Amino acid sequence: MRQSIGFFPTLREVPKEAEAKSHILMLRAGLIRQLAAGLYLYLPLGWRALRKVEQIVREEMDAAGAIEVLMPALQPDELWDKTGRLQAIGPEMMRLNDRNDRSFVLGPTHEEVITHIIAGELRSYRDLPKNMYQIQTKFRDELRPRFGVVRAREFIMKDGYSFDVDEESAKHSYQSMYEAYKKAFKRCGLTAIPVEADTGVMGGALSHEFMVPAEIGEAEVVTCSACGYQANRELTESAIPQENAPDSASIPPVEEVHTPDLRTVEEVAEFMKTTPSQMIKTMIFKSGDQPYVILLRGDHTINEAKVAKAVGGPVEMADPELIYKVTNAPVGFAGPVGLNGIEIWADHHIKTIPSGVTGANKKDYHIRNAALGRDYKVNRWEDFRAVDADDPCPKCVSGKLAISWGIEIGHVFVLGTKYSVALDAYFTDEKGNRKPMVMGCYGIGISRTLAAAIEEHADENGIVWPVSIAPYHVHILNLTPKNDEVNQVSNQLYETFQQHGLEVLMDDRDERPGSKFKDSDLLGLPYRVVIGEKGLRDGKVEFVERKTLAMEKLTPDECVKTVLQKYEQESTALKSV
RNA sequence: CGGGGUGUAGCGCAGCCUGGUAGCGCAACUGCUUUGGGAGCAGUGGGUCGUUGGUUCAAAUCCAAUCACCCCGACCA
Repeated sequence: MRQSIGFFPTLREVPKEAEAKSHILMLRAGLIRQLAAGLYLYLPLGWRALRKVEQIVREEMDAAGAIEVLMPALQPDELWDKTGRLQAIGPEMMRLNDRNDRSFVLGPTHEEVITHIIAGELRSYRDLPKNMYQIQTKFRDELRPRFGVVRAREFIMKDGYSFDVDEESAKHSYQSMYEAYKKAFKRCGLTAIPVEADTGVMGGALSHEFMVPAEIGEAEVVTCSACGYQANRELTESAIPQENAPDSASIPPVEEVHTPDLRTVEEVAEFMKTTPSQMIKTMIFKSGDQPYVILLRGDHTINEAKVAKAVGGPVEMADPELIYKVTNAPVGFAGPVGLNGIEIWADHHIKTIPSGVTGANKKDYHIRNAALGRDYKVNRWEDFRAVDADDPCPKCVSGKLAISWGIEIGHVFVLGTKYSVALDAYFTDEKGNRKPMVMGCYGIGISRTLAAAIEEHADENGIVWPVSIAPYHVHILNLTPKNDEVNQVSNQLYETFQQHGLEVLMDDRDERPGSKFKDSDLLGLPYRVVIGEKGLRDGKVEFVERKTLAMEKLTPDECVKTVLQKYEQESTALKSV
């Protein structure tokens, strides 16, 4: 493609709406433009790169035996009613009505549609397993679209669904997708770390997220350098402390202390001359209208996902009215001592507090010397806290945990039978029994993967594309299109590279060299060939690798050879796992 | 939704506090010069100052409402 003919608008200045590196570069290099919050259009370079990511994913899915289909984005909402997700996903769903006032949603994902269709098609164990996927536009009315294409309201996703006869077989399907994902991301040049993930309230046996380490990552990844354990922070178990049986005999009786206007752990700790680790934080959650009381050590952070798991449903912090109903006190003075008529659940680490400071269930009062067993009892012990950096690893115990940020670009999931039961996807097994299919679902954010790749592969001058997803392989800079010789050599190389199967972008615009170099850095195509009068005096052109910006003077023939060699090398390196 | 911020030429911004002819840089266009890391000179075009309403002789500027976008928090690929 000749730049003089195509459409490659670059921006010299940083657009003010962008802050994330990938977002800025995608706008500046002319890959995308924004239409409205979370809505982007792909310009030629962006669209080419996106299709490359898509194609890599498609090839790996096909190789793993998945079957490509295409489902409508527009779907009747009754399907979503049947699985209860119309409620569960709620306002995040884009909704609209047709001329007859029938309600539709723009699909945020396709479990309902695929399961509904499959239910009518697959009837026998002989038909299973099957794995269907599509690459298609999804819609989610995000609370906050962010970072350009990383969190958009309309985006491109590869979503796949497997149907198996039992859990065991489903795990095989899952495993093959897991492996396919690793290959696909590797081929895109991405460092995607599979991390154990939360299966959510809905249960499900297995789940991994694929994370790309990045500053703008929105998920916290926990890693243990000693044993290699990696997990989403939400899911990571906290190592259970060695029990510290408090000898309550030596502890003075509970004493009430006037603590006017002191509510937070830090305020009370300072006032009572103790440390947060000796305090009992009493948190009231609710699931529906049902309150739950959870005790946590003052220096720890609650992990709501763990609370939700223990409760068996979605939870949120209780509102002030409910807290008053439970504790008879305003927010900030709850404590386990004297709290009647409700179960008390506690994190294991509460056992390490021999004599705790906690709320008195009375406005402006806290108590000290609260002893477990003597002054309060716990009905249920669980792991409720979020792990912190430097915590011992729950797997190997000897290692310490580190916490970093990552962009989630893929998620694999064993779903179980939730959707097959709700949507009647049953099959007959070899003994003639009717059974629900066991499902798995697998997602890759295609557009997000592209953004993550740029996030990982860029320097201060612009994008540095991995060959596999670069919109073009070679960037020819024809420095002086007005000069016949320069022009001729440029055109010749342009043809030659294409004959060898490489994709070439040629800057033949009537621009000054400076602009061409800057734009070329910004676009970041892997191999650059500069042709100018100066070099041609010695019969040489210049070969520049974008990765290093190192320059080599070569004859046109040597240059073709070098580029082809590099291309082969780097392409095969990306393909090998 | 809560908190913070911004809307003035295609892009980046000043002007607003203290009301009175709408400005700068880049980009675009014309001409001359220049031609290996975002050129120089001279000239030209381009604006309902987000929108609506109010105050005023007079509003980009003051007041109110409203819309949009961005950033920080809770959800997800």
